[in-house]
Amino acid sequence: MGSRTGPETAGGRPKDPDKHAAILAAARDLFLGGGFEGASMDRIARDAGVSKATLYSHFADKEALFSACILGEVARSQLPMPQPPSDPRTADPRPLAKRLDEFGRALLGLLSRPDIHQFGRLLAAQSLRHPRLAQLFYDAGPKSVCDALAGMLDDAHRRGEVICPDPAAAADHLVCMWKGMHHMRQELGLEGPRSPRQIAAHVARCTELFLRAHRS
Amino acid sequence: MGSRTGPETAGGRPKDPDKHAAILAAARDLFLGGGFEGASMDRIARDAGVSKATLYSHFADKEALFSACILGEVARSQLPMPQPPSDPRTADPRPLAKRLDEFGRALLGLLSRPDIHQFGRLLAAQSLRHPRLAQLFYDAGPKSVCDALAGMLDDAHRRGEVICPDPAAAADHLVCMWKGMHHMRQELGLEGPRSPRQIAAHVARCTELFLRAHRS
DNA sequence: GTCTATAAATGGATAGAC
DNA sequence: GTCTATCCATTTATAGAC
Repeated sequence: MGSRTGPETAGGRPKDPDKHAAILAAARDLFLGGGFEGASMDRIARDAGVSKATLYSHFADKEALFSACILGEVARSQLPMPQPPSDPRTADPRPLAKRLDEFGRALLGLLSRPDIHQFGRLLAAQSLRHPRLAQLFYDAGPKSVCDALAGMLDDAHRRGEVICPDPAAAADHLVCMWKGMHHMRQELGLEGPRSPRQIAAHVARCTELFLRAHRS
Repeated sequence: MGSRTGPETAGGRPKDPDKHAAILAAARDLFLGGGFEGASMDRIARDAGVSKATLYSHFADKEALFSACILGEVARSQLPMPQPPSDPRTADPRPLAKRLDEFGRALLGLLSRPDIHQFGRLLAAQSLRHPRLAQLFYDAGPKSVCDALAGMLDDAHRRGEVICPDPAAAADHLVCMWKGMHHMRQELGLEGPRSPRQIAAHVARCTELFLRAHRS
């Protein structure tokens, strides 16, 4: 059901993959910059260097183009996750504090990117109209981050490095502290991204607090 | 400069305050439900029971109406703040844990309201176009909450109830833990509000973790 | 498959009567 | 001050030529 969103066609003359990609790129920038209503199909076609008719031959309507953009971004904005398994031979030998700090710095480096905040704003604004996309984003982004962190904490708990009987809740707490109020200020456009030095200091402070509460 | 947003006029025939209020109420609902672009002036006038000309006589344009809505909401959605002074005679004699729990429950009760989330989404989406409104919202809402909490913690620190040399940072941590990932899920429309029982349990868990890290 | 030109609908804002 | 009726710009989506 629905229209094709890929460059391949069912049987007719194949559509130009370059134009397909150009349309997606232009739409991505305009959606992120001006929201769903702020981006006009006219402008998207112009920025992509194609005509509106071509645009509509690739995507059935504005909704389909929007969904394709979101799905593409979700697939590309993945955080490099730490090792999920707990094989003693492959386990990271560094102390838990170091591993948590590294994880937190990587997370906040991603969350500091302005386009990530634009993306979050866009999805939140469209969440009522596109609940499926919001769920997809949450599962692929925030949820997978929390799950990976909970896995790390569960491992550490089993090894006795930390007392953490509820790794999921603990991961929730730690991620939220890492984000901090700065995340909201940046989401509201009141502040720019933190510097790597600021990130490292903030992450270390939060991690220390967290470990102090969970030490034996 | 600009147009009048209040029901009082400079000297001519006074405008109907009821219509003014009806316009604001209708605009509030439509802006919160569909965003800035999603709410049409036509529909606002229809829902308010006035004509478009009357609408434009009360508010110069859509932007002015939007600003008036936001300002009204910011003024009304205040959290009852705890006592700022630290006079020993008026100080709350209950243990810090109890006071923090009460504060957290009040905060999460407010943050659980769906319209608060709609409001946050709306402001985040419009933050680039209306940076002044975003700043106003942040100062009157999240910032004042954190400041009040930091004041409580600073008091407790001076009395030796807790070790908290940086009350502002500690308030940041605690507020963010209280909010938790549930706040994001609700902002994305993936989950409804927590029950008072869930709120109480979550707040207590976070407060306990916080105090465990800050105890002597 | 892609383009130019256009149809059909909607939204913001205003003119003029009462 | 308020209403009815309307102008003008913009937007989504399509028809027909190459």
